[in-house]
Amino acid sequence: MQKKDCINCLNKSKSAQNLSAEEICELERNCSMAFFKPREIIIKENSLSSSLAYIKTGLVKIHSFVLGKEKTLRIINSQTYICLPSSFSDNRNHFSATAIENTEVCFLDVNIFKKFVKENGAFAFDIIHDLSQNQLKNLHLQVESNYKKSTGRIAQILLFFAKEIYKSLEFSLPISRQDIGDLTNTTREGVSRTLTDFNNNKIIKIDRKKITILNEKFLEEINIKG
Amino acid sequence: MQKKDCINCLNKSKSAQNLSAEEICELERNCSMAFFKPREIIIKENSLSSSLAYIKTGLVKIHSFVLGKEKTLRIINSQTYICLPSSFSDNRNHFSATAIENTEVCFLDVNIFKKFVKENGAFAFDIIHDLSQNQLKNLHLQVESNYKKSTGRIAQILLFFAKEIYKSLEFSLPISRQDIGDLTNTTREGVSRTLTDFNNNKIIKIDRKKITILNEKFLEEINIKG
DNA sequence: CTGATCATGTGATTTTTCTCACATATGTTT
DNA sequence: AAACATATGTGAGAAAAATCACATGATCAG
Repeated sequence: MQKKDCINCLNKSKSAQNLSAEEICELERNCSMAFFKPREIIIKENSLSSSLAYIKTGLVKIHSFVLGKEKTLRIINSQTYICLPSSFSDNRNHFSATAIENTEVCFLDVNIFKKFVKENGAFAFDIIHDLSQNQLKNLHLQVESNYKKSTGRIAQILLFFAKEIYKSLEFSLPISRQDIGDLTNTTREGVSRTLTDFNNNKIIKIDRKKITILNEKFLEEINIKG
Repeated sequence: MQKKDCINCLNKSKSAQNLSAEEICELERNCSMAFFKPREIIIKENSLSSSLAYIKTGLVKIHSFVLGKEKTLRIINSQTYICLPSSFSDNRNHFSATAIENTEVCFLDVNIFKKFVKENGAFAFDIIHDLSQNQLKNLHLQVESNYKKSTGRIAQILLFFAKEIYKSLEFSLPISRQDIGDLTNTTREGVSRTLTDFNNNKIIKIDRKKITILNEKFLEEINIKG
């Protein structure tokens, strides 16, 4: 196991900044860290959530397999707790989490975490803030996907990777067309067609996994208008 | 204004049970209650959320109007806080709330509420629990709507009203076909067709607004399988 | 009672998306 | 390099859903 140094960790969560040195040490004594390569499963849906997972570095997808269909709910960036709602409801992981890039995960003791919520108001407040933001983001996505056609939803994913994950108009897609389909409620074929269409119209340039956004403004328009 | 008696209120939230008599009195001094008739707007999206709304009795829909399209996100039953995430993020109401039945709403002071979160760990814990459950419910709905066709989503709404709201196989629909469309990502026409189809197949009986579920098992099957 | 307004039902047509089928990569293992 | 699995592109047809058009029904103010 890797040597831990939580106090000086540069990838601490924002809410952990409300913890005292003492509390962080307590957390450190009750946590473990693990590395995951792309495609490795971090959390399996329906397993017991004995510990809380925090993405220190890397990229993860949250997904669920129901009635023979895979659905990807979200791509989660580093410095985020995953399955927080699962830990605070019935201690069962409701969704799976799989690494899509090299990922470092801290597994924290749920009970210590819960203790901090009860004893440290500022910490609890931050967790609530975090959950609230998440909820709002989800609901806004739901509203948007109401008026968007598949083209718009795919444009959105491309912009999401460019702006929120890689902060660059050129990036290497960490997921397959099938994954994009699972994420946007479409099929592998539909994604393929839309992407080549974008490519033909010089909105993006595709070279294998490498995507370059050539006309961000237009892609933005497709994202918003449908 | 109606006389308040929060301590003896039978419609208190579960989390409020963690508040001391003193705290409840403090809340009482800083809250107001209002009645809303069907179609009256309780909260308007993009307004400032100066207070937190709690549905004491009644039924409410949460909705949003974006780019000329109305989307209903959820039907909210009584004894629920609405716009809790909005209050804990940027103090802006992200969504509208409109009564769909006679509804009593308590407007609580956000700052007092936030103070309790910071000072009363059990209360904070319950709020987190509540937010978590909500989030999970939302995500499950998203997974489900992935493999469901419009027929399945409409069946789901009917079962929702029967089981979660009215606890009866016979009930009066509190919302229009258009509303059901906004809720299920379909059109007014589509809902109409599906409902008459259900009616013709003796799965439900329609008499104006009155719905009777005749074949719950089959409706359940449509709900699950799509 | 009587327009007027809003909600609903229904057919016909168009648009969008899914499904199936198969070709062509690309990557991995032996 | 050959053999295999896996990922991707593309066409054609089927299915689902949206849109348009219009008729009918319900509700409500005056």
